[in-house]
Amino acid sequence: MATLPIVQYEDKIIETVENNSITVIIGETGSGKSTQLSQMLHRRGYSKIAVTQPRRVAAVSVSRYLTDGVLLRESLADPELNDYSVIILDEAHERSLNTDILMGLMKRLVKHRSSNLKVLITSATLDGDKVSKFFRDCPVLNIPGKLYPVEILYSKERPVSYLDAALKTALDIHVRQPEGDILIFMTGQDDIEKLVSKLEDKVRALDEGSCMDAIIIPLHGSLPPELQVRVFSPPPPNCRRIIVATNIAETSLTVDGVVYVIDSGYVKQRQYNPSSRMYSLDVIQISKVQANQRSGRAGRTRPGKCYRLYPSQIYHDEFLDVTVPEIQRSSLAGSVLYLKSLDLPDIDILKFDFLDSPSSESLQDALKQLYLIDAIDENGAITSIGRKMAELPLEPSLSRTLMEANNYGCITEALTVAAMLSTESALLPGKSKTEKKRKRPISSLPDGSGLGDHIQLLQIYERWHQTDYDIGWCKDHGLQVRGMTFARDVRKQLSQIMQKIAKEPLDIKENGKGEEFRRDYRNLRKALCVGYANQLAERKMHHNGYRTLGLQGQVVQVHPSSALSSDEHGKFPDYVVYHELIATPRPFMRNVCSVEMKWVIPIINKLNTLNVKKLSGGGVMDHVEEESERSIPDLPKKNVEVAAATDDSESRIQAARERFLARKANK
DNA sequence: GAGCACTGC
Repeated sequence: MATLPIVQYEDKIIETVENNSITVIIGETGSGKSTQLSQMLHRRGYSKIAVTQPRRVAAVSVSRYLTDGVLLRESLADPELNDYSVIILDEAHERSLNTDILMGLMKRLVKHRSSNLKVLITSATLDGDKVSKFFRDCPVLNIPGKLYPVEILYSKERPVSYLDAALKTALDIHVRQPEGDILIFMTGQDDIEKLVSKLEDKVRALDEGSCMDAIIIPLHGSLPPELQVRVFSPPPPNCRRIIVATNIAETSLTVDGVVYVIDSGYVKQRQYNPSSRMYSLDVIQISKVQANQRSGRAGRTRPGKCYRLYPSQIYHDEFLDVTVPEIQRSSLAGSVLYLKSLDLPDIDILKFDFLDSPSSESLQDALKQLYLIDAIDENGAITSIGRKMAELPLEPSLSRTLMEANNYGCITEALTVAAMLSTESALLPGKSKTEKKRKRPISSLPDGSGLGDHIQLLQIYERWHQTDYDIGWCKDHGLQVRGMTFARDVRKQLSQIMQKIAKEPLDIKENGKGEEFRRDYRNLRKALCVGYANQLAERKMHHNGYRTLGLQGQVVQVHPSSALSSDEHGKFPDYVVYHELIATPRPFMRNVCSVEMKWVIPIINKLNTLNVKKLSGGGVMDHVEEESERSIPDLPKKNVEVAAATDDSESRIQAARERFLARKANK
């Protein structure tokens, strides 16, 4: 095996690490740097090395490989991370949410920790200087990769359709260029399927013997693993592979034999808008780092070529240098709760030293959400419930639901719901526009008893449990095996953590009684209502649209895929909680659960007491505008008490509700 | 009555 270039730099690296607490190492992915680094440090007497990555990778003997998330969890139990003398943050250029938080923590830790700590940060090119500046001008070492040169070819102008441009370019390469596989970067399953079918038609139409054969291979995350691994088998002789992929082939999967890369210049990216609390999935231009990562895929085995379907001027002028870090496009409730739970002295969360700070709006949004679910008090201090919630690797709403479910005796069910929601999108099979109808009707699965998606997810899992976790059953019902087994693993882990948090042993059964019919799931739904106090919506008076409670009160619809059913008048329930808001051309609530008005009232009262200034540390924020939560129903106190005190008298509640709606209508 | 990049604990 050829010597990896990094070894030539061993002395220099060791010298730098010995003289500095933090070192940035810049090297192309595939330079073998993370494994080599830990081995070389080990040789020089450093033991207790942690290597963390955004994704799971196979373990390497001399060091602990961890994910960023695992190291964050460990730092909860041991804030000084005394188990480690060296921490290597690998692939920092990917800027995952957890990597960014770790970088902030590392900066503090090297200053505060009593015993010596060495931190190495490895990153691809372009953003090294910035990282160095963040760590007080720490040294930067450049390690050349073992990549072969890649010739970059730009288009003269932006194509009208990058799908057609990719098609034409791929055929051109196939007919004219010497052997070597082609890797095409597209944005999603839909694009990929269209391009694959066009390519198949065109390749079939080529004159026999005019050029070599070609096989077209789609590659994206929702393909079952057995189809994904196809890219690892080499092509038959005299045959070229054309792989049409999402950015899964940018970092997660390395395809050997690629000599030509075609880069559409686009990627699909999920973003969070803190002012509307909505997620959207948008097609956006890639960054320069991503473009170079993509072209690098052509030079792994021999010199290659990268065809960029955009002009060089666009690359230089329009592409961002680096991908917008996840921390600037996610909801931060979980991260803020995590940081609060660390009890960092002299640190205001809003002033936490991030490499790239999230907006103050986003941080305030997180604080408001945490307050509504009792994780922090009105002064922004973490509560005892919040402390327990932070132990769970879940979104705060789900952690809070688990806490509450524990009191209501439905922890068994709540664990299942939390686990199923963690895998959520991976659950149902990818079904694209080009694909035909589902093989098996979804109706053969439980329907959530009309109460919504959380309940349906629970019932599906319970049904699966009854089959003794039969893989065949998943396949028969169109459920992704990967998603279901992941849910099972998560559930197991969550129940272990819950057992640890609770002082007394919990009554967690492996599953519910399975009598899903006639169950009204009241306790579970009540727990969900408390957990999702920040994600509540009220149905509008005369139709099935909803208005979210809090903030500007967005008008949203129940997502058409929902299991929630309407009553005999075609009406949805008056109140629901939702797992997330998604901004497609129309805004939808995805994963909803029916809740009752009398559970909602205390939450509305709490919404009325919300004071952002106090939450964010009493005027520490310089530019906080007086925020009004005006769309919160201004329920007169008298009515609230009447309704809350009334037990199950539906008519009284109805009366209170009518007064409440009338008041809203007058505003 | 619409749509799902990626990962993962």
